[in-house]
Amino acid sequence: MNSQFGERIRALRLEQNLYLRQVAPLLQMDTAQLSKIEKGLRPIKKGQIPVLAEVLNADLKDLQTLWLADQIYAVVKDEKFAFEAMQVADQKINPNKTQ
Amino acid sequence: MNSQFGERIRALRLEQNLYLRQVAPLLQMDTAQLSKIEKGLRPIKKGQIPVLAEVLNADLKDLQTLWLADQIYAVVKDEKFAFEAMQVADQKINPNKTQ
DNA sequence: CTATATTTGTCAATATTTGACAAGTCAAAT
DNA sequence: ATTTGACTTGTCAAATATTGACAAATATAG
Repeated sequence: MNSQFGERIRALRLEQNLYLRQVAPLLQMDTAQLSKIEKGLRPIKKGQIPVLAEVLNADLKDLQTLWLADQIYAVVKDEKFAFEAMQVADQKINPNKTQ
Repeated sequence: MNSQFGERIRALRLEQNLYLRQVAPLLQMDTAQLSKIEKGLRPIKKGQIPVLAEVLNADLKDLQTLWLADQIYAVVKDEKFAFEAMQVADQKINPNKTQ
């Protein structure tokens, strides 16, 4: 698998010189789970992101955005019309935008 | 709920003067299911879209794109950073694009 | 009222996800 | 060459979610 969110939080954790063992309990999970999350093998709960941001001293918006980007990517990867569909979805989110 | 794909296929079906009863069996489902799909209450299987396009005499790419747009929208609706995340995801799909 | 089209509700069967733990690898230290 | 500590991988039952099928309700037109 492959997850920008996972890569980011691993990098941040290492920057802070923290071990899985230290971070995992703060998210109420074991190290195995957090390891998988960092490797993109398991999803993290949205609600756990703010805790992570705090622990890792990271920008919450940045983490939330990466997490969401991963969700979107999971939906569109391997899709022929990913780009077109993103445009359609974008229009629906933000109907006032001009081309 | 709310589904651009559903709205489109309903419009197309009515244009063709077809009843649910006529279309549903071609997709190997009952009218109740197809009704829900048109109303966005149930997902359609991706593999059924080509059949639908044929039956409704519709553009396959168009239907596939709308279907995918619905998937994306389901992920990003109500998300604060939907727009930013779409940009990040877009970059990943199409890494060569210039800003 | 009757007939036909569509919608809604329910529910068991099936599939997927989750949480927890055990066992594994790997690298560094002793 | 063993031990230790960090991380990874595999497994599996329990919890959750999804699906398919059908019955019943509603709507619409004659």
